[in-house]
Amino acid sequence: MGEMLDDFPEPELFTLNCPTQQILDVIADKWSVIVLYCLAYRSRRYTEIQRRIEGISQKVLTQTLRKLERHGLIERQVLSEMPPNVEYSLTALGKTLIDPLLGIANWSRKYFEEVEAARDRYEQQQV
Amino acid sequence: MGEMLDDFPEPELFTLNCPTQQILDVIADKWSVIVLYCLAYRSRRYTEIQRRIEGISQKVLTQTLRKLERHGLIERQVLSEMPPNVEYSLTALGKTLIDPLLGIANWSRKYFEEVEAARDRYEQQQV
DNA sequence: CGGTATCCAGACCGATACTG
DNA sequence: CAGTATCGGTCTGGATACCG
Repeated sequence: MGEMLDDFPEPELFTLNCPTQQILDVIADKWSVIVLYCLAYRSRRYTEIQRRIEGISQKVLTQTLRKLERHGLIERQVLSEMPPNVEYSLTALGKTLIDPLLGIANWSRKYFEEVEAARDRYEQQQV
Repeated sequence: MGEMLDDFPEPELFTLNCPTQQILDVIADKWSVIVLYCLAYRSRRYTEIQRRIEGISQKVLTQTLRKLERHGLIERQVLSEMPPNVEYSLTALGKTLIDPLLGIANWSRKYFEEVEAARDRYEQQQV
């Protein structure tokens, strides 16, 4: 009686297929966050994005763009067919996501060296 | 002269192997964020985590825990060998990450339905 | 320029069996 | 209880070729 069944203030916050998990399925991958940030300050053409984001292949960039478009975070606008000219931009919805993403980015810059140091320490002990 | 070379306020924020990208390599996967949140309010035993997080396999849970430990975000403490009793908890560093993660979670809950609606709309047009 | 299509290697992941 | 080991299938991601 009076037993605490659960100590999560919001139990449904990270359960199976909850909103958070479904959103993570969209943006928690290698490139999505970077692509979103790349569009944060203005719309950009396909090649411009590819040039900006070092190390992303054409196939993966296209996949990532399609996925973000599919979920309403970015918009694809064909300005001309020939020569091709396609512009990508954040939707109103996508813009609201930038702030939370910057929260992660700021944390990364602030604590990056601690994470590195921890990794080095861990590595040492495995030897 | 006076030409704007770049319109990013922080150009190095998402470049190749920048802090943000390296941190994303650690936490931007299917389970890391959920495991971190699972430990947000107190330490937990292995099985407790596994029970809480529906759908995660033993192997993937162990991998995720090791990875987070390796990067200094959680701590593994062996309380007894036989019977085995292992507790996982956030480190001080890991605790500082919870707030930014909740930023993502709160966004997810607020805008989840818009994302779903966008996906449905996109699906319709593909038909 | 902005893609698609295809092939292939490696990473990932779940299921199962086993263990101190 | 808290894992490790192994095996297959899947999914991802890069490279290359091609196209309107």
